[in-house]
Amino acid sequence: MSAATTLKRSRQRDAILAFLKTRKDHPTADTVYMSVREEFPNISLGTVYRNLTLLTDLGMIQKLSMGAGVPDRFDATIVPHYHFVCTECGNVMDLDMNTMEEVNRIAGAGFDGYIAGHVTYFYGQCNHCLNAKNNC
Amino acid sequence: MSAATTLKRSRQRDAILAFLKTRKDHPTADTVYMSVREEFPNISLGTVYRNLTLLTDLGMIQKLSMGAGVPDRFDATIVPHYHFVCTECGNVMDLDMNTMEEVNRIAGAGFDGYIAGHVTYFYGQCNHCLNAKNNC
DNA sequence: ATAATTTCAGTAATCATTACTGTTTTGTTT
DNA sequence: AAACAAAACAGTAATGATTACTGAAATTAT
Repeated sequence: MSAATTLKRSRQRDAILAFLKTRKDHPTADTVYMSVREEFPNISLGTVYRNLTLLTDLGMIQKLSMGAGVPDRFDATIVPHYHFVCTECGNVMDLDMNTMEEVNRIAGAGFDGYIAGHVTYFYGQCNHCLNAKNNC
Repeated sequence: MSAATTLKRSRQRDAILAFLKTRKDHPTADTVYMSVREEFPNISLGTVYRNLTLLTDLGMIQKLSMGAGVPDRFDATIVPHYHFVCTECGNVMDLDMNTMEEVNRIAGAGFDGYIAGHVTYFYGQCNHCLNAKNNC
C-alpha cells in the first residue's frame, strides 16, 4: 500500500540531530526548538516535532515518555539503558547498569500473553538536589 | 502553613470510587465520566478529574501515567503491583508478580543520588490479541 | 535547469487536563 | 431545626503538549 516515500535530507533535521548528540540530558522538544533557533531563527516548533518523531521512527534517536502533562524527552543514545528522574528538579539522567532481561521472563511466568519488553524509570533525588537540601 | 482543609463527602465522589472498585481494567477519566453519568447525568468531566486527583492524593486509588498523549488511567487497587500494556489494543492489565525491590539497589550502585523507587510497565501482546491474529 | 516530491514555516486544530465562577451541598453551630 | 461557613459542584474557559493543514521553499533525480 504505502509507496516507499524517499527521504530527503534537510538542514533543519541535521541541526536537530546534531544538537541532540551534544546533549546528555535528554532535552524536550521545546529545548531543542530554542537551541536550533539560534541557527535557524525561522524554524517552527512543528518542524522540530515532526523531525524528532521521524528520527525516532528511523531508530536514530529515542523518545522518552515520562507520563501525563510532562513533555516528552529525546535521547540521541539508542543503546538500551535505564533512566533516572529527579522528583525535585525533574531532570532526567542515564543510569549505568545492565538491562534486566530476566524480568521479562519473571513477568511472563504468570501471564498468558507475550511480553516483548519493559520500560522502567527510577525516581528519587539527584545528587545536586540532595546537596542543596543539606545547605540549610 | 496550609490550613488543614476539612474533607466533605460528596455523592459524586462516592460514585466515582464505587465505580472504580468494580473495574479491574484501569479505566481512563473519560470512561469513569461516561459511567458515573448514568447515575449523575449532570456530572462534569472536571468533577471527575478533580475527584480522581483527590482520591489519588488521599492514597485511596492510584494513577497510572502511561506516557504522552495517552490518557492517564486509574486503579482502585493500591497494593503495589506491575502493569502490562498491550501494544495492539492498548488495554492495561495487572501482572501477578512480586515487586522487585532489589532493582533499586542495583540501580543505586553506580549512581550518586538517592533512588526512592521505580516504575515499570511491561509491554507486548495480550492473549486476546494473539488469538485474534491466528484467526487469519 | 526542470520536474517531481519532500520538507518547510506559519498557523489552526486536537486532546487531555486544569483553572475559574457563581451556585448548590455538606457538616457544624447555634 | 434554621443559619452559617466551607467544600464541592456544573458549566465553561484556559492551558500546554502535540499534531494536522496549507501554500511556499528546498532537495534530489532526470
